[in-house]
Amino acid sequence: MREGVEWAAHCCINLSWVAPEKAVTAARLAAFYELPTAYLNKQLNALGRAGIVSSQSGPRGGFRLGRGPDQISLMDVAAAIDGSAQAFLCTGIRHRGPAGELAVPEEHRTRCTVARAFSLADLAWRRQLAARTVADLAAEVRRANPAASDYVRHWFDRN
Amino acid sequence: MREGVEWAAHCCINLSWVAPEKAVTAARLAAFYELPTAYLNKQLNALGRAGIVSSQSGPRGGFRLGRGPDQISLMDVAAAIDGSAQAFLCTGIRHRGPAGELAVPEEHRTRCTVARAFSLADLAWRRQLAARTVADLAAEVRRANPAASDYVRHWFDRN
DNA sequence: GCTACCTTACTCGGATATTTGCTGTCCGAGTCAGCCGGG
DNA sequence: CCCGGCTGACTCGGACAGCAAATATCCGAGTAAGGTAGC
Repeated sequence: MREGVEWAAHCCINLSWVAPEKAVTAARLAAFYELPTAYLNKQLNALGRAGIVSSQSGPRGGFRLGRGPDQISLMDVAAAIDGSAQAFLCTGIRHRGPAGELAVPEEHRTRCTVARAFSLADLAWRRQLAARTVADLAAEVRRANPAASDYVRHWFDRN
Repeated sequence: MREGVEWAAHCCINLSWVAPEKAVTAARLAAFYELPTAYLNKQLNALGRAGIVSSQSGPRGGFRLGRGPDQISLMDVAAAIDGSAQAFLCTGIRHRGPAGELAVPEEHRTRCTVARAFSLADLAWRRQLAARTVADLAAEVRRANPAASDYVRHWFDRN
């Protein structure tokens, strides 16, 4: 999994804590974690294409959440950065070479058993991530550290 | 996910269908799906290090299952090829830069919330794969195509 | 004094290098089968 | 005829290139703010 997923997740949580009308620049978001600015910008672009954040150019421009933090799941973020393809990719080797000579009864023509097993695992993974929203995670962070939200808001208000 | 996982899974199913005392060479296993022999051998080595298959050198050598097919889960296979590290890797960016200045109350010192959410998803994924054994999958393939096991056994017996 | 325009600086967005790690290949160490010679 | 040693070929195992993708970077298009000139 790409490293940008971690960056995007934390950035979304931080964006949920700043004033909704205030746009935060990629440079500022990157500075908070000492990340490479231009590369984080690229990841934020991906979030923008997915509608998770809305972007604005020019002075006073930047990024803000595209919809309510309770409407953004971790699955949305992961899919925006990493793509929505599942981890296991069936290349259909069972149809190549001597293995392909094996005649399949018409009535039982079905997907590859191995691929189906991995698909079910992938589905379980997706369900877990889809069940966690940015608002949900932000609340959990606040529970662990009540000062976090105020610290973040004030830090991004300065400058 | 690496492509070799698919190869390894199919090879394990095939190995469960050949006579247990007969070792199958990497070249023969590769020919069945027209895979690159040397590279498949590399993957089988990984299975060997994990104890999933046992290898034997010299004439009449080759690979055979290291334990009963009902004792080999898809998780074992995936971990042997792809490594047992979870997909999401927390690099701890929340401790770097200005974000690290945020003091954390002693009583609540806990793991990164984002990392924990991804760990739970990973756990669900692992559970699904751990629940499916090679014997299980082989039976399902036979249900879809009853001729499969005999075809495989006879093809690997020839030559 | 007010308004409309222009300049300017700032931001995103996509096109461009660099590195990492997966894919694929090759050759050497080890090993067992089969053969040969001797008893 | 039986047994022990030797030869030889065959197999795995790890070391060595090639390539695709992720990482990191840079510059141009677009934009809104702020200043300026005109009315």
